[in-house]
Amino acid sequence: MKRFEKTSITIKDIAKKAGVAHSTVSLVMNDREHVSPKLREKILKIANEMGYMPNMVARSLISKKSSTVGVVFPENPHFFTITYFLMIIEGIQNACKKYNRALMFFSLDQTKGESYYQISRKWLIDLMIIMNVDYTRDISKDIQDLRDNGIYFSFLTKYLGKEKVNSVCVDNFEGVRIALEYLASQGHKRVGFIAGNPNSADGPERSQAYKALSRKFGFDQDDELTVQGDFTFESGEREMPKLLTLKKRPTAIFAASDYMAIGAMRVIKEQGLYIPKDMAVMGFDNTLEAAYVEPALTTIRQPLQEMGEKAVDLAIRSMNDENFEPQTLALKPELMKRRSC
Amino acid sequence: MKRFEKTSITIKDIAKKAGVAHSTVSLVMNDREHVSPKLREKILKIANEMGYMPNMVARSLISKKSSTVGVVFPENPHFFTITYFLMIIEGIQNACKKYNRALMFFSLDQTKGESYYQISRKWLIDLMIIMNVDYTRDISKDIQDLRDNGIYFSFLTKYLGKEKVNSVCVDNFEGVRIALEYLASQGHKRVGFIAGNPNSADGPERSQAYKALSRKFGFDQDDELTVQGDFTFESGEREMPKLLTLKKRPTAIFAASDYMAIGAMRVIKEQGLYIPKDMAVMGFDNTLEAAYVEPALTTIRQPLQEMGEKAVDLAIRSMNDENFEPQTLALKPELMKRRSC
DNA sequence: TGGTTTTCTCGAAACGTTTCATGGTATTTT
DNA sequence: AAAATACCATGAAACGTTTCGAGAAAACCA
Repeated sequence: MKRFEKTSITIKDIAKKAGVAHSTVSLVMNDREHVSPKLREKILKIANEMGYMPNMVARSLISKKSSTVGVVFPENPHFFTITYFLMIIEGIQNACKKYNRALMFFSLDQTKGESYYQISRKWLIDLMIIMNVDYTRDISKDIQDLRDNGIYFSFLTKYLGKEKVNSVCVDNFEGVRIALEYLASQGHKRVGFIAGNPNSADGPERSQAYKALSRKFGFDQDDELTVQGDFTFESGEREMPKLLTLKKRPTAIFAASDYMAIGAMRVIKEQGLYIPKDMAVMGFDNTLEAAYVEPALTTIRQPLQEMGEKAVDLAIRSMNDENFEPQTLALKPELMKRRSC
Repeated sequence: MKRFEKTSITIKDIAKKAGVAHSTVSLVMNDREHVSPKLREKILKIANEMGYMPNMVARSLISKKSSTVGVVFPENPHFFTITYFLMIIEGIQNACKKYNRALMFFSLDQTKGESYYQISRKWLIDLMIIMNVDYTRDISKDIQDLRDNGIYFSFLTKYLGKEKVNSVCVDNFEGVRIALEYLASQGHKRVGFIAGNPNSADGPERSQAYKALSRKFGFDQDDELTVQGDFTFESGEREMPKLLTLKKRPTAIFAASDYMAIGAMRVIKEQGLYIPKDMAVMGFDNTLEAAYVEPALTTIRQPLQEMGEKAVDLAIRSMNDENFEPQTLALKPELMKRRSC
């Protein structure tokens, strides 16, 4: 039993009512030339009266463009509650509104062998924002596929392969520099470092920056001052005790993410130590939570909304301009002084 | 200059290679009967080799179904950083994966006169989750439009009109009851109440529950103990001073949202008062931030992920079962004891 | 005025699917 | 062995657009 016979207004309905060919209506709807002003106006009026709304799907089919931005993020059941991602997505959403595009979300189960290109093809996505790739797998073939098929895309964050692609990230080196400089200015010489996910783009970069700069600022160089986390709260909690039980304890902790810093803070407080008096803590990201923990976390702000917005901007520019050179945008981080240092 | 001539594998390419009609390939791809096993297998093999992936857009066009869930949320520049919404969205995303649907986001600018139905029609959305409607405008016509055109939908949270529709919400009355019972058990008799947005579904419900129950628990009944917020942090900050400057100060504050509670806490701490010793604070929602503030906020947990998931479930059931009666699901809240009480 | 150019409108084809009536082949029944 | 039935595969039509070549009408020019 069909319940809903009522069908929507199409271009043909308008054509019939106006007594013209439906192709003419199409021209009017797309604001193309070669239609006399009089007829154009008449058609517009009728379309308005009938409440016409173009069917984007039919449009997509023929143009092979979807007016859609697809955000592809790694399979992670809690993706949406990581406020780091959220702030980026907010930026993306703003950009979508600016360009009058719909926003689609896909989580990519790399294990199932689904590729970025397949997603774009399946849904006719023409702009893709690729988030936080896990570099355990080589994705240069994925990129080639997107390229070959005219899909425009940007990476968030930095793309690690050697192809030239659009990507937006924070200037990690500068971020680490600001952080260490601040710690040094407070008289710290022995700084523990909780490193981030080694399979991400940001993790290794921050680690390298730390290694290079901690020497420059004259910090102690013991290897045991660095522990390996993966950006999560849990890893901060897990690794912090290793730093606390060192014979010679650090006076400050620098974590490569706020979540790890917050996890570490929890351990430190549990040990009865006071932050920042007994041990200073510094994070990286400036996620929402950083402002709420006690004491509020001093951290390096990434301009996350801006990053999301710029990622879309870049992809759009690539699309509109044949000769636009894909580029990597490294935005400036900023010190957020709060009470944990 | 066309750069990308390469075109994707279609059902026809497969048909040609297999030497059959493309309609036969279609049958195979959709797992329909009436194709001999031998041929089916042959076609599947070829499709696999060629890396076929169905074009959902063409599919949508003909079936008028999009395999898409559209989430429509109110125009709000910071929608995505409100973790309350996020946790719901996480649930929606989980459900989408379960049902193998893509997730689309739309912010509805009610002022521009865009309607829910227009969005669904434009993008051929067939399942819609309508979030946090602002009831300053009557939307019963919108609902009728959706109905008339066979669009299935759920409200989040409760729908206030008289039509029978799918909606998912938390049992506000029970939540308020649990909260006040707990406050009463701690000996509080004078409780300040910061009410939520009066144009939402939850705001008035919680206010009414408060009014009814605070009497039952024997709390003071001064009108001045209730102030009017709108769920935001800022409104909590704004309204709290009115309660602090009362001749007879309340011993506890109950806010209709965590954000307002956190805003209130800030004001209280600034006045040099200690929480919970000088004044207890209780929130509602259990957003992410509640666990991070100092002292951690005692609050009423809404099962937000579950709510998102159930909203999709309901819409799907309506779609699959002609006779399914639209229903309102009121999920049970839960007391999160933390340190602010 | 007659021819040429420009402007406007139209009809047909295409996009990649699904659906459905039709007919052909294989299998069963009598 | 012929008739009836089941099973397969097909080709055409449809979904709502855009595009494009062609014809008709209008405008221009000499």
